[in-house]
Amino acid sequence: MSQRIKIKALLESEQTDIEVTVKGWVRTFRNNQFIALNDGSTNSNIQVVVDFENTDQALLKRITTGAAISVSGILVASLGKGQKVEVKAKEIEVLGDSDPEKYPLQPKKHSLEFLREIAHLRFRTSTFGAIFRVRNSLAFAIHQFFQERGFIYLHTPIITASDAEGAGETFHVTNFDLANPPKTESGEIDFSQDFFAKATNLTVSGQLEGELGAMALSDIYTFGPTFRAENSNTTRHLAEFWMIEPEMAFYDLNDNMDLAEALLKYVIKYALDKNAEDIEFLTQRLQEEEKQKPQNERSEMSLLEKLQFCLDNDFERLTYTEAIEILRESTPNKKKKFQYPVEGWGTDLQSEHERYLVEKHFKKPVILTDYPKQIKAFYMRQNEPDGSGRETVRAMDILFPGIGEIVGGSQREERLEKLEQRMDEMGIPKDELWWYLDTRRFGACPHAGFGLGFERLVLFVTGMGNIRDVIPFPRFPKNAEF
RNA sequence: UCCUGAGUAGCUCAGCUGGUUAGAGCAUCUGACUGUUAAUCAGAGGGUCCCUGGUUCGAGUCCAGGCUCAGGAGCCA
Repeated sequence: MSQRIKIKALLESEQTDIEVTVKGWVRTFRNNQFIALNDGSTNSNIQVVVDFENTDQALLKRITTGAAISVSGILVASLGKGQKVEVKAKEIEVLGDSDPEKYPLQPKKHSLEFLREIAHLRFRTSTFGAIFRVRNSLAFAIHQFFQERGFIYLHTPIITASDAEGAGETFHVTNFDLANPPKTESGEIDFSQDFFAKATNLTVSGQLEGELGAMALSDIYTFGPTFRAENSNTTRHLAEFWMIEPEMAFYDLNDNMDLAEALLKYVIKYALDKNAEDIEFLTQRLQEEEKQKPQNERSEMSLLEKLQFCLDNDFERLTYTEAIEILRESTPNKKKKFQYPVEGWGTDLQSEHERYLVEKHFKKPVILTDYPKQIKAFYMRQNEPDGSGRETVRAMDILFPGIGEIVGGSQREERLEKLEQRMDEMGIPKDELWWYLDTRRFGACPHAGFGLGFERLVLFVTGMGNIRDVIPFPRFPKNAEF
């Protein structure tokens, strides 16, 4: 018997009339004769043709949707129209039965909501097969991009004692018996008796630790899980998500933006090359989905076109102040179509404003820089106040159509006095972050970095609408199934 | 967390101003057919109408509370 060959390789095979063995899961079994077999190596199925007149009835009954089978036979040019080649089966073995009365995946369309409830089986659908192959490629491409540029992959801690950054609510990590934690004399929980002898939590960002690495290794990046205990119920937020956080010594904000834009283009290009078939399938899927929508809500470009457009055009770069001017003069603002009218300078942009800039005004990815100081984090480098006394920081957010903020970054404040002054203003405890401040005491230098939300990237590249569909097992409020 | 909408067969849904035996398509099963591609044709089985309480002679339908899901907002990546 020949060795198992994956379906992807089989379909790419130049030879026919050769003996092959394929193994996979039955998608459909039509006409007692044609098995559509998939093994996850590619979006396409291989058609297995069964000589049903000379095959045991009992065996035929066991070839059901979802069953795992092994097929040995001859790869031949297909007699049918839907495929180039097919396998004429000589021998079929059912490796794992699948009771069709109980198997939840039927040979029909299923809603994404239903598939979310059976996330352990949704990998077996064409859509999720495509999504997770693309996700894999994007992850690999990210490492390749940084490795090619001499960045060091730095593993920052998952458990940390610093919740001072203010990036969001944290999940507590403790070894205490929650029904009966040790208390201090004043009745508070006594963390000095806990595993780490202090209160700890799951990381909300590896940035601060990343900066420590960059201050010796020059260019580092992290790529790991991140946790936020925010009660966020949206299509763009997860309680557990993966984040890429590069941090570069001797970079200013422009270098930072150049790197982020190059990274995004590189990984999108990689996925387009590597997963052409999957992206083609996802493009079709999105097109079908958009047919359900009214004409004016459909997007002008297909998924494939959007991705290509992203590669072919420079991202639009402008300052927060310039963006406010555009929004103030915009038609929806003048016609009072915005739910939140654009008036003063200094407040954060609402989703509808970002959407307008990206999807209506520029119609391409946008990088906003130099946000007001009071709406941004303490570690961002402070600009000199402008003529009218407006105080800004060297921040940059990259906004993508349909996604919103995909990257958030900044040049970091490397001047100790400025940093300490800002921490005092914002009530950030300097003593807890003594190690962070040490980098500003010893060999401080200009540096910058950003955070890229991996799932948001996957959302964009796959054209999916809900972030819970681009991570294998999503974690969100009231759900930690699987 | 807030706003809006939804929860009826395995899935997607219909079910009128409350009324007696709750329907359809797909899926499944049985049979026929046998080069199919969402196969086709004939037949069959399949229901905690989300939960709790209330109104009523009578509730899938009305009311209250709760749970869950979806979309939008906020928080952000």
